[in-house]
Amino acid sequence: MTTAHPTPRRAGRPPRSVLSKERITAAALALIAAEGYEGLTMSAVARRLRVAPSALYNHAASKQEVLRWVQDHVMTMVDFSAFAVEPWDEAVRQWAWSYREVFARHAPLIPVIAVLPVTDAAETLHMYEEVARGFAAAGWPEERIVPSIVALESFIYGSALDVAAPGDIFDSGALADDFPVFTSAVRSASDAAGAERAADAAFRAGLDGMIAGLRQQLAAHS
Amino acid sequence: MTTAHPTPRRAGRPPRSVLSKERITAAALALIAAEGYEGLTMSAVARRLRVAPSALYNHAASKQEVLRWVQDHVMTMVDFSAFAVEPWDEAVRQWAWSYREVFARHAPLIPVIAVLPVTDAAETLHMYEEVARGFAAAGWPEERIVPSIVALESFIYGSALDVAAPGDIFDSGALADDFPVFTSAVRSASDAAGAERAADAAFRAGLDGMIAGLRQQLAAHS
DNA sequence: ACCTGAACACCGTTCAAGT
DNA sequence: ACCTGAACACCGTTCAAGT
Repeated sequence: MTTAHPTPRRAGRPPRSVLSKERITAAALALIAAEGYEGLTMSAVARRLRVAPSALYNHAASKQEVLRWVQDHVMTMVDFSAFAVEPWDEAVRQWAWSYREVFARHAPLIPVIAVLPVTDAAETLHMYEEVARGFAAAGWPEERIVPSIVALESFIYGSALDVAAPGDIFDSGALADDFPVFTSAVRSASDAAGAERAADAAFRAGLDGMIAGLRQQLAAHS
Repeated sequence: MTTAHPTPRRAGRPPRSVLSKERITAAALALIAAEGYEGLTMSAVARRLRVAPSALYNHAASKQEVLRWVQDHVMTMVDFSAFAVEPWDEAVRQWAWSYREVFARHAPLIPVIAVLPVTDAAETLHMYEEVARGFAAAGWPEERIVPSIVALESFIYGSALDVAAPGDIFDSGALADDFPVFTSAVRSASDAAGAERAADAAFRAGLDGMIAGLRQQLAAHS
């Protein structure tokens, strides 16, 4: 009695439709891996699934919704495991470096995330739950946890965008003579950085600074 | 002898062409003010200047170049005057708040800036020159100035994106029961924030933290 | 319920033709 | 040198028609 009846969809039975949230998300991720975000069009997703573009709209309300699914999956690539084993400072540091690295490769998602309610994004919520748990265990007063996480995330997102910047982004070119202090500081920083990429040096300085500063706020409160 | 000769363009004589970098930039800014960035299309800019869209391409290589011009102008709205009069901590704080406020209203420029070489962006360089001067005057070692500025900017850009976030961005909805620690922390933070917007509370916490942390790094180096 | 095919209302950009 | 008008190669999305 488990077969042959046409329409009724039962729990546990996969839909016979070729399309689904999962398959669309997987196709989008494969496309991004192969061609980057410029290649992510509704037509390209449809082509990969051997379906007409308009068919996608039976499952996703818009391309924006597909991006939301992609974002929630990308969040699973962020490593927050340190919160379970390391002290707060070190856990934040490891989480933040992982978070930045993942979103540097998915920079076009960053403007999307900013406006994106977390509702129904289960993987994203999973990460927040663990991070919040880590903060609480380290003695943070409950009402300071979310603002601190948001501040760290803002820094991480901004830094992820910065990774995409060309190495000579601060080359003042023909106008160098008009801005001597800045021009000299740029050269001095790039000399000092050595092999380390400029974006990495800035991220390290900012992250260490913010962690120290937040810890100081925590100490002042207790 | 100053008239009537057809083609040769002399210094100090404005081109008789209706189009120029300045007029295109002004039209783009007016359009953004009136309709936001969704309204900023090459066609709309052309319409405002009573010209065919293709005419713009005699002056700008691409829409991306127009955005670069807009970005450089928007930078003039950032108030960095405090570096000339206030101590370093306070100057950074005032500059950062102004910077974030300006780019919160121009959020679509943020992904553009990240990849944008500063070459030929005179106004942007002007700001960097004054900020770098302020850092140097406060005793920062030259090679630490640029990484610190970049770190602050990354935080500012990420926070500017966060301003656009809806107030209920952290509403975990139907999944709230699965993520109790985070859900409770979100409520606790919004209760504590009172009238202050969540984004402002996070920015204040992060900025104060980063300033304190950077100052600590500075003290350790001297 | 879900898919196809055609169409719509846009984009940014190119280019021959004019002056 | 600079502008027009037409065209190109796309977008995301809608919708009637089929099964």
